[in-house]
Amino acid sequence: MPKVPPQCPMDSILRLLMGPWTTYIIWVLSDQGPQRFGALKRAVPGISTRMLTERLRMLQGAGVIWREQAETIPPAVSYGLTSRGNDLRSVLDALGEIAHNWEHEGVFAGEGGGRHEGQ
Amino acid sequence: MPKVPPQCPMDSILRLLMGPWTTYIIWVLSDQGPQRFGALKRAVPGISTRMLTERLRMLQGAGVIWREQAETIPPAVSYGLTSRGNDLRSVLDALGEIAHNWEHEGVFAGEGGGRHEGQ
DNA sequence: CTATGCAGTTACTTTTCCGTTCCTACTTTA
DNA sequence: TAAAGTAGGAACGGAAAAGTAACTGCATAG
Repeated sequence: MPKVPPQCPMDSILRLLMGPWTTYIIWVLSDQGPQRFGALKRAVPGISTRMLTERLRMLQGAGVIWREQAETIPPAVSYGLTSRGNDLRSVLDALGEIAHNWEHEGVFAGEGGGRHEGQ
Repeated sequence: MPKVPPQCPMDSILRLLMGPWTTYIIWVLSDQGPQRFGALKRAVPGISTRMLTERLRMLQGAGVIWREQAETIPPAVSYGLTSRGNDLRSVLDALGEIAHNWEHEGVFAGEGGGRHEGQ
C-alpha cells in the first residue's frame, strides 16, 4: 500500500532536498560555481565528511550535480550543477524570496534560536 | 557558530515542508479545499492522528493554514490554506512540474520501490 | 446499554538519521 | 622520517523523528 500515491511526485523531490545540508550545497555550487570536495567542505562550515559525501552522491544520482574526477595524484574531484540543478535553482530562488518575505513578517521569529540551528 | 548563516532563510521554510506528510496535506487542502480533521485524515491515507495533529499545528503556527473550531458538540474543526499557504502553493506547483519532468526522464526510477515509500 | 465518531492527547517503542572517530593509499613538504 | 593534504569508506553510538496504541469526554445511533 503506497502511502504517498503517484499523484504527488513532489514527495520524491522534496525528499531529495530535505536534509539540512542539501539546499545549502546547491546554493554554494550555484553561487560560487563548481567546487572541489575540500573547498566545498570549507564552504559549508560544520558539515562532516560523511554527510557531504552522502549528499553529493545523492544529488549526483539524481542528476542534479556532476562529478568530475581528474586521475592525478592526489586525485582532484570537482562538483557542479547540471542543467537539472539549475532548474531546481529557479524554484529555490522563488522559495527563498517567499522565505525572505515571511522573515520580514516574523514568521520564523517565534522559533528563533531554537533547535533548528543545532547540528 | 550558526551552521546555516542568515543568507539562507530557505532552510527554515524547507524545514517546515520537510516531513513526509506536510506537502501532501497542503496539496489536499489546495486541491479539495478546506477540510475537517477527520476528512483530512481520510484524504491522507496512512497518516496517524498524531502526525496529522502535529503537522497541522506546525503549519498553523507558521500561518500557512487556518484553523476554525465550531463550539458544537461534538466540536467541528476545519482547516484551510491561508494566503500565505497559497504563496507556497505556486512554488510547490512549479516544483511539482519539475518533479513531473524528472519522473518522465526516469530520475526516480533507480530508487523505485525503495525505502522512501515506506515512510 | 454498548458502540461509534468527533478531535485530539499522552505514553511507549521503533526506526532512522546524523555526527564522531578511525582508516585507506599516495605524495609533497618540513 | 613524520606530518599534512587529497577524497573519501566503515563502524559505532546517541538523539531525534515517526509509528503504535491506549485514553479522553460527549453525543448520537443501534
